[in-house]
Amino acid sequence: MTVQENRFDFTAFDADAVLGWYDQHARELPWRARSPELASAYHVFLSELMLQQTVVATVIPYFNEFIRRWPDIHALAAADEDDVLRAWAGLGYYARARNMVKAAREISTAREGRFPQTADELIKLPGVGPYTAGAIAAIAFAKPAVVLDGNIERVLIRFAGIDQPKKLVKNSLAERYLSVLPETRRSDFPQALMDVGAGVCTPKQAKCDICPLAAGCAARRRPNPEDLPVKPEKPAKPVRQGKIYVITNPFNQILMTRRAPTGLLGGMMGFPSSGWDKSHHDQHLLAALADARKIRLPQGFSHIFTHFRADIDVFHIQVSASWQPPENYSWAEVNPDDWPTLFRKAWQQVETFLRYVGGA
DNA sequence: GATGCGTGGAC
DNA sequence: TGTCCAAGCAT
Repeated sequence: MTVQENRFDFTAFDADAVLGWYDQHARELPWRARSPELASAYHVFLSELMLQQTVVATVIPYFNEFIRRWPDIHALAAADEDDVLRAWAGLGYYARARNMVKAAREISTAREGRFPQTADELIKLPGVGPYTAGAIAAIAFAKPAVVLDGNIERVLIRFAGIDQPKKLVKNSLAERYLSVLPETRRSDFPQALMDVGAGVCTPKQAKCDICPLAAGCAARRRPNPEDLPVKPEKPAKPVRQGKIYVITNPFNQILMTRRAPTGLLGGMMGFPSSGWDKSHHDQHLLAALADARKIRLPQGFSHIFTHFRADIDVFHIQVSASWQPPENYSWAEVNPDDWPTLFRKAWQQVETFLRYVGGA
């Protein structure tokens, strides 16, 4: 324990330089307050949930739409979960949306809308882990909480020249974070450090010439600062073959079914399919359509998930007005914006095909 | 503690 | 075009 505490040297860390850089270069973001004001906890909460493993540019339009539709924690708590999932469609990691609604309901009801202000309390909320708890406590409430995301970890690891895998040094890094955290501007500090990580000390290019921490940085003295942090090798992505069935009726509606509440694309509406997702089956429906005419679209497509690649063949089935779907399937209007990207792609192929056929 | 969980942009 | 990877969390 003591060995770890002393292993990394941050004595040259210049928090004032980071904050000075931030004063010059801070990005205006919809959820960000202008220092020394603090952003609303609701905005911080919403943005941090969306920002988990997601880049700022992707989050901005979703964040704006969410606060327009659900301007405060009570509005979000009162929202229909399916409306929230549809608004989240395309952002990915859909468990975040479901957890967000749960957390909002806890805060709105059990806490009468008052956010917990410490990381120890915040982390009890669903979807809020060590990073997000620390981020909300620090950014919204200026608490001296540990905020370690991928950016800050990378900046600190490079600064101290730590050439051990992240998972081995995470705890000592948290201690080091608190040791470099300044007494004032505790809300700005983690945001400043994250901005440095996102814009200066990036994974593939450490722009040391413009870095406010360059003076004391160990990685800068190496031939390739980008060699840090050391990363574990990744397993190869398996490929799964699958089929997606776009089934339409004469009323320009499309057949969809609710996916299981957890797991891949959990809780989202999806098209009948087979092969690419072991935990989802449409066997009964497909048996009922065994004799239907299926048109396989010429192209197919590929979709990359986190841990596998799906090579998809797309089939179009047009059923008659009298055909009744089995239980758990329903006709939906064509709203690709409400669907996960996998199904948007499948629809895109059918739409192109139908336009070609219809226009010919 | 390893694994499952999306997506789109940068290069 | 393929590879990498981004403000992580739950189990």
